[in-house]
Amino acid sequence: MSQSDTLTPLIVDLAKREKKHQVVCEACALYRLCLPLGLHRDDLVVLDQLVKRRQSYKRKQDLFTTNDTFSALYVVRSGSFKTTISTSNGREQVTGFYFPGEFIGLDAIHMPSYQSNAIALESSSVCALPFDNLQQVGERLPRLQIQLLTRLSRELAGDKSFMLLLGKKTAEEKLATYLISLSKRFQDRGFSAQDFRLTMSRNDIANHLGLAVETISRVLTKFQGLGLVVINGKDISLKDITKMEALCG
Amino acid sequence: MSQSDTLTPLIVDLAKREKKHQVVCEACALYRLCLPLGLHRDDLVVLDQLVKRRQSYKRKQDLFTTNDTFSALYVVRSGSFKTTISTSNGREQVTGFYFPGEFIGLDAIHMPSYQSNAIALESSSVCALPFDNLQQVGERLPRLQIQLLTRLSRELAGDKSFMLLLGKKTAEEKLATYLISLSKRFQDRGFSAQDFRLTMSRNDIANHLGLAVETISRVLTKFQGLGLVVINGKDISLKDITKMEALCG
DNA sequence: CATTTCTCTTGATCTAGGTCAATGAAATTA
DNA sequence: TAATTTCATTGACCTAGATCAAGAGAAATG
Repeated sequence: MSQSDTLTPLIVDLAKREKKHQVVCEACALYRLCLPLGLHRDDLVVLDQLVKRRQSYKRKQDLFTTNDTFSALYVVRSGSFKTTISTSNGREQVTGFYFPGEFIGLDAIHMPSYQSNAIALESSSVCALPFDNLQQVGERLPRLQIQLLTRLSRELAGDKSFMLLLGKKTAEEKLATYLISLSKRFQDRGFSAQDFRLTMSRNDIANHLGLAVETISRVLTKFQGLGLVVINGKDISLKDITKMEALCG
Repeated sequence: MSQSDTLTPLIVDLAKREKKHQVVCEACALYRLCLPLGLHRDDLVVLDQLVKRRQSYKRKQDLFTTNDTFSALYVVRSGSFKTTISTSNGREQVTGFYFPGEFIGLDAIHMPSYQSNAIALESSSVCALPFDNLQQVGERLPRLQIQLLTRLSRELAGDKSFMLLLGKKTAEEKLATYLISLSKRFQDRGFSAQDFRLTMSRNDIANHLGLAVETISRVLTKFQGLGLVVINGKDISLKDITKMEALCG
């Protein structure tokens, strides 16, 4: 519905571009960060036709939910998402936050259905890479597979170091590590490493880091007292990144 | 050195088998659990030649260490391994335990060097899948790549639910979840789901679960008091798996 | 634009599990 | 097989961070 609305003009646009030997992905602002990087021109044309662009989601809207049929991988185009999983008795863990150029759904590739919930934190959009036939796509685009393997591996490595955070770090170290990680990711995306907006709630941050909301508040207040950050609601400014890095443990 | 010692006769063996259109992997006891599953006959012959078999490691010996050049993925053939990562100031997190048929090193695929340390918990052996040219291997064996993608995705999903454990579960739930997870893995490997040996130390378990050794001891003692388990040093017997599953939260 | 509902902050109190200490049991080494 | 070292268990005590409570902003909703 909202999907086909936004998609129709793009398919036309896509056809036009192809005549001119242009490729939509090449024109995308995320090109440098996204999947196509490293693909050859021919591959890119194929990829370009596979991808469903610019599906929009508003704040709190689900991209997918645990047990939904696995149909596609998603790349964030704009905005941000969180993913969560739950215990049978209802406790929930925020397993990650996702920003433009990052993949959502990689943990479901082998499965008939998604393994987590993905929810928009603000008005956001994604590109969908349909995966009804992984085998076929893979044989057609081996380099795409290598890209996926790389992405998956990188996320795995990230999750391993997140285990170190959850298992071994103090509240202050956890929050410092989290802020530095956000800062780096924003910088990679061409935004300020110093000033950014926390699109997720304090509750989401707390949950993700294995802490209580109150602890997040207290530590942020403490960091502000130390002159490490200036906080204004959801906006944060890192005043001494070096010192903050030293606090990561 | 010890590697080529054990390898030489196997290469001869390999050549012999190939003349008879046999493939070493097919004869392996782990065949059902391991990588080749889903590969076609032709692929299997190629894979078979790539794999370096039966490298042996003794207790506490490193398979690799953080920053070693990434050269191969490993599949456990026998025994068991743990992987760890560390903070700059020396705190260590056990990020996983690996049993026969499981992959080690998947988090390093995109990297020039390994991202963690892998250490044998007992006398163990592995098959190595050299990865000096992922691109080339991938184009030659697209189905192998799909297998890898699947493995990686599965490990990622496992790590996400481990985050739930680390972030949201109590000491009892953590240990119950861990024991049930081991039980399932042993069962998948054709061993008893009820009686098995904890090849890792209490310290390793505690570290992995984000707890203190003393807590592991206390909870195990409590579980034994409840008649849920019988413990004899490193041997454990799950006396009521259903009840234990209910404790996982 | 008023109201209801979330979200954030701060303070007071509590507790799960950590730390410290001592002892015993295994395993390793000599 | 004794000696040394490492590993596991148990008890006593302590603390980081959770929980509870209350109020103040924001922001969604009618």
